[in-house]
Amino acid sequence: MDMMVTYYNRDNMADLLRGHGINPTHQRIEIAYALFSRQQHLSAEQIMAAVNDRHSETSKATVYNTLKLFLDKKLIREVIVDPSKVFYDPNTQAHHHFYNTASGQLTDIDADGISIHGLPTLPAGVETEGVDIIVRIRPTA
Amino acid sequence: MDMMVTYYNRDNMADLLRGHGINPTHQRIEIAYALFSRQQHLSAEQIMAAVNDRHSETSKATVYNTLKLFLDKKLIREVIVDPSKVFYDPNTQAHHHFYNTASGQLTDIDADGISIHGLPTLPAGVETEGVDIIVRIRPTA
DNA sequence: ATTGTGAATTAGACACAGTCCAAATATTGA
DNA sequence: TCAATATTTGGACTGTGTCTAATTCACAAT
Repeated sequence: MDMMVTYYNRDNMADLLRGHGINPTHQRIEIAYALFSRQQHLSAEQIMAAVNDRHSETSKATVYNTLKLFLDKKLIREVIVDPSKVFYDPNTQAHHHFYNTASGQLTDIDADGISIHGLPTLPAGVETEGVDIIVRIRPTA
Repeated sequence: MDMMVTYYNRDNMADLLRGHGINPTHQRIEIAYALFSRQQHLSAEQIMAAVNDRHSETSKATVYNTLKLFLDKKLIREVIVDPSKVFYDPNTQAHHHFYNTASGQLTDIDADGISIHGLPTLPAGVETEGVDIIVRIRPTA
């Protein structure tokens, strides 16, 4: 389903977007490129800075609209660990996170080889959307 | 360490606060009572409404100051699952959460009997502060 | 080339959780 | 009682994120 690419440039961003049913506009390509080329967790503010650093101005509204669209089309994920802002994650493969509460640094933990035992059965009428493990860490005292 | 009480009233709130090194003022007792008597996850806004519903006005600044103090003294925990607001949790025993993304409903999962296997070793220079499991659920499609 | 149409983008006002500060009030101890 | 300390407070302020109505864009049809 997903493309297998070893590096990211603005051309294969367009293909990536099309592959997820997203019309590749200039702004969307820049935003996708900011996330995928860095392979990092970025906040909306950081994405806006990254995109506007180059040349073409992209508005705040477009950044938020686009991130919401990407989420909707499952091109990216959101990571909620910081009480004040959401992080956007270009890695949609099953994985978990280390979150350094002192620095705000987020690090991926591959979900391969991780198993959780003993979770109770779900309440009736609901299904699992996803399971997130967040390991909160801090500098050794 | 913690008191063993089967119900909560404003008197044992004072003891609970003292037991955690917190000077029990009127406002702090009301805020603690709002959380512990309900045994639920509440947002700052809900706590303010609960406290001011009764009589004595408590300001927004005091609610936030007090919640921060309670966190600091480990009387309560914060739960970060909603991108727009923090929930405060009077249950400090090890536990995890179901989070219904449609309704916003948070439900405790006792950590007894839950085990996670395969987590990688920590990066150097850091220690674990806590491990949170969030099972995101939604109404069956 | 021009025009029409729907999709996308935009500026800027707005909503709202949470923070900050200096003044006012309450509490404590000598 | 008085002074020193701790707590609370209103209200201005910050920073994310949302909304809307107007503009601009891409592109197909003429």
